[in-house]
Amino acid sequence: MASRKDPRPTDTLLTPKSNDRYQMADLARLAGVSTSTVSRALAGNPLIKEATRQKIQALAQSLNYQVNQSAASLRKRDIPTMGLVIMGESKQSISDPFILSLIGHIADALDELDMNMLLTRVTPDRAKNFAALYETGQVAGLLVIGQLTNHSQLNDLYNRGTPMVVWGARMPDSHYPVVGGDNFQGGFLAGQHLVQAGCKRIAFLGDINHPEVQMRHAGFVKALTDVGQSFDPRLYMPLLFGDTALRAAIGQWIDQKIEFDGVFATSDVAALTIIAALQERGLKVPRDVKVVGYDDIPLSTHIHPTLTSIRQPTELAGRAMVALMRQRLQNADVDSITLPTTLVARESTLLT
Amino acid sequence: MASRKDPRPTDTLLTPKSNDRYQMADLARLAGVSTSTVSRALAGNPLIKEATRQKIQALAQSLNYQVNQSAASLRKRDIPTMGLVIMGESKQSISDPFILSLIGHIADALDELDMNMLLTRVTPDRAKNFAALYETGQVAGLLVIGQLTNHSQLNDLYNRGTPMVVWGARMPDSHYPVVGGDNFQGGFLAGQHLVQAGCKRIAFLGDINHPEVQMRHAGFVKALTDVGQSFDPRLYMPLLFGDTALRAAIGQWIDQKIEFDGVFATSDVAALTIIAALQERGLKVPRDVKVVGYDDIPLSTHIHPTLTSIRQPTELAGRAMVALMRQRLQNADVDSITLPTTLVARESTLLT
DNA sequence: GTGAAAGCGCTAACAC
DNA sequence: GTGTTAGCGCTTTCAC
Repeated sequence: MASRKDPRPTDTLLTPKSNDRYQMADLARLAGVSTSTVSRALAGNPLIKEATRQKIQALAQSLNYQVNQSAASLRKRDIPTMGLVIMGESKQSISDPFILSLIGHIADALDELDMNMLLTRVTPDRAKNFAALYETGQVAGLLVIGQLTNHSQLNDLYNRGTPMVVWGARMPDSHYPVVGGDNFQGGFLAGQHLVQAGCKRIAFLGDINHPEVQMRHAGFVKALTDVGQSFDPRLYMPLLFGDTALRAAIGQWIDQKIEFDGVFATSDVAALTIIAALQERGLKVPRDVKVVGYDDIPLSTHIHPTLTSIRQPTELAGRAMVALMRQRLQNADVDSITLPTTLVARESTLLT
Repeated sequence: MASRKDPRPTDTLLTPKSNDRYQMADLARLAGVSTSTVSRALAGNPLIKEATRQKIQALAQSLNYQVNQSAASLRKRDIPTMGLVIMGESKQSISDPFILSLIGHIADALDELDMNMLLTRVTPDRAKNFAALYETGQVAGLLVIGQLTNHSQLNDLYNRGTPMVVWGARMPDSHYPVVGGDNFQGGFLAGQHLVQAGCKRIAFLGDINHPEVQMRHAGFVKALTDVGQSFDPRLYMPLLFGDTALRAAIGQWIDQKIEFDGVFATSDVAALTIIAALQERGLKVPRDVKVVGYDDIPLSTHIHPTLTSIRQPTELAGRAMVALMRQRLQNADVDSITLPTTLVARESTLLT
């Protein structure tokens, strides 16, 4: 067995599973310099002579040596990792393509800062202390997606000094910085578009206990009242994706002759589901019922009919969250950001 | 400004943004014991008197103190974090619900081991050195999803001693352990089912350069030849999700009168897309064309027609990957695992 | 049952 | 330009 100081086996047998690793002292010895020189060379410190640097870097490369992060973090008091917290009603909710797109863009933005991403999900049933990620020094800060009803918990955390940026809706008493789409505008655009498409009785699909959805509902109702329509509360359905109750509910509307000719769903996934439920009952989209979704997920253009939707700029969103976090980590004051939402018209609301 | 040793402000002003944190020495001082005692008390070491332990734990709680992981890791040579590497053709591919489900279950399994999950994506364009995650000591091992064409790179890594478990297809010369669905069986079941549903000319949708898809294709062709049917290579389409070429291709088949009455798509997302394309051209599913997808994503039951699909057990898969990794980290020998695939019949292949 | 002291692998004064 | 040295915050022998 090789000694700890020399991970390479002393016999001829290949022992790739050795847990020993090279460390700076090894490189220093092999290169005939001190560890300070190795440290500086690998960090690209200009104090080190070019030739020395190259030699050491080549050596490190050939040994697959990489600086131990725990040791470096401890010493530098610098953490190259960001925490990403996904709060969801259930484990399922991580599967919304919109969230995914957001995660992807956050990851891209972090990549550019050479930061890693530690992902954790928080569900109501298993409400783990995600702040521990920060308190244990594993991450430099927390990016939170989906504030849900944890608003006051988030406020507490932020007030306690946790660097934090949240995706969601700005609440009147939020202390923490929020990045979010303009939900009121999104709801308004959806309502306005359905009205202009000739809809007289429009259903609203989404849970207004969720802060973002509440804003969308407000914008949506505004669009109706602006043209003298009113919203029939019987056409409000707090749908969760995957809810089998949906088909039943649609069936009920039809059976009870509660008429409707438009639907605003607060997610594209919900919109797809309702379109299927309508088709099942023999109703045609957009002929009988027009549908507007939310998020503009890629799948929207790959179904039939293609789906009209409210687009949220996920790339901007991801970048903005990371940018705000960066400011916060530099102890700058940080404001919330509201991003514009736009309507993308497709077949599901076409005039027929 | 408070001194580093006492994070709490000495004046009356609340300064939540202080970067100072309590550390063990602080707790030790406040509790009137040594840091060894604090360390042991927090670790639940039975050597410590119950009363002392409780006092110290209460103190830690009240100060939101958590042990610094970098320091603990450095000392204990133990890393509470697992790396999850998503290899994708594009950034998009992280958005496949199947991958997501797998990620979710891996996260669950890691949670049970009190491990965190460091997520990183690797795309061909930005082929970063994901092994660095391990070599820098940031993660205890690497779980890799989507081996793609990086097979030999993975072999090298594993041979070099990197603890690694891969989701995908077992290759003849894989040295690394692989967890995967039984792709041959999956393909066979799909082919058999379509044949039994009366299909005579079945198209195959998926890129056989991908190892998993290749196996599915083999199983699929076997099912056809078993009953004396042959596969018309003109009905092979290496579709990527989001490919706008798809509609064009379908159109071409129809225009050129290349007949087909069944489609086996190697992902549900692809299946949804093709169903939309068929509907657009006025073809009915399942009346004119029957469709089988792959992965059995939740959305499959929420579209119209509901989608027949090959289910892969993602929960088992996630657990298996973590279990294998655990064995590997205990230096046990690790075998690959093939999980059963099953067919879930729904409306898209119903006899009409 | 608790404390003193050494050291995990690295970085950064400070010295030369 | 490079080496020496101290110390990041913790865990764990070893001593009592």
